Amino acid sequence: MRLSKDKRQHLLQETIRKTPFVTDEELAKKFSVSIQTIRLDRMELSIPELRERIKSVATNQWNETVKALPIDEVIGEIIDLQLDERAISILEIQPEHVFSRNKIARGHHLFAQANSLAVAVIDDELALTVKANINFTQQVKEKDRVVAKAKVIQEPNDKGLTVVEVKSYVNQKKVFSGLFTMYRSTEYKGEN
Amino acid sequence: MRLSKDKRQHLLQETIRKTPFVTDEELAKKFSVSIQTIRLDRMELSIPELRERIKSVATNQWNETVKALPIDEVIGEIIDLQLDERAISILEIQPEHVFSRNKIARGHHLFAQANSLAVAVIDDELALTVKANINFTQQVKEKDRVVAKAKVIQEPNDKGLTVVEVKSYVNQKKVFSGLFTMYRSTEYKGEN
DNA sequence: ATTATTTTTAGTACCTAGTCTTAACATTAA
DNA sequence: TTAATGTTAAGACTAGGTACTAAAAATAAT
Repeated sequence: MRLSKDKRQHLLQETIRKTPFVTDEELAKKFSVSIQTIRLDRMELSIPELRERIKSVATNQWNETVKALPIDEVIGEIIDLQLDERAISILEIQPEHVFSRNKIARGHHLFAQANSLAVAVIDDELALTVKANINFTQQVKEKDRVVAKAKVIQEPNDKGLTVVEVKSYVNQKKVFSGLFTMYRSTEYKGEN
Repeated sequence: MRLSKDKRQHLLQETIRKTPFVTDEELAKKFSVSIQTIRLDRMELSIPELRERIKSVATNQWNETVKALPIDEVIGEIIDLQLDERAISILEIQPEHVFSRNKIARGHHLFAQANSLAVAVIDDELALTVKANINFTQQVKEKDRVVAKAKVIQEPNDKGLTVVEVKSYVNQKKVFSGLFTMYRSTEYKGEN
């Protein structure tokens, strides 16, 4: 049974909204009208052609993935920070953090979170990692929320070195630990 | 100046990975070759045509097709690889790798390069970092080319653990060194 | 230097999924 | 019946390709 123009156009709009990758030919068959009718309908409804629709879907998603590229100064979100004492950050493991094969987080992301937290906790303009001793104690999977806790465990000495201990957890289970020896540019003099 | 076929194809792949919406015509102009050459290149590299690329971006399959070829799996460019023996990669420090204040490379990028090289040198489907002992011996600045050299220094034992030593250099000067204890899924049996 | 091989360019026919235009029908309403 | 609206068809054109054949140009091998 053939639909009225009104109903057909309404359904057409709905169909394309739901399945934007449908061709005019498929729509023509679906509504038992000619391709030309579908094209007139699209024109009246200002619905772009298939390729344009695909492209717009692609660019929307592309923009999002491209936007997600710039690297932050701190990996993960800092939720607590007591300069020269302790700091906590949370990193939620996203698809881009894991091996595609097995969804296990790549080690350097855990390291990056811990390292940047160690940098952040140092109350200095310039803090650099000199040495690190780290352990990956458990695999971290996609969607895990990694809580990294940094603790300054040694008062800065005259050489400008500070030791920061970072332990990372997923659901209270330790997944990573590291001892970071940090260099600070200006020696610690207790000023602000 | 015209590039060699090798370099052109390498750059082509990189260009399409970065800007998948580029047409053959634009690529032909960019590399000063004919459209046919671009098409032969794409064929040899198994890169699908523009519309298929757009479609795959739209359906979010892009990561599986071209983007995540070998490039994103390894930080830096691998220039030598002898499985279970040694590997070398080069990472050029870009603005996104450095602290904005002082243009010094953030430690985790050097770690990422070394760690992913350690993963790559292991001849196994699944290689994970269990432990790492690392040293940052010199500051690395923007535009530095960091050459990381990995060496498997211990034959895999029955626990599925392998130790990889990675040393990174800028202009022959050591900037980073690390000892990575790697876990491999299947025990090494000397086959193949 | 002269083959041989690889690489590049050119040209043709064909494809999809459209566009835009004109024209012929079909259906419905006054 | 005529006019308006709706539908279908036909033709010419487009982008961005594929697939194939063939020739020219550059490079390597003997």
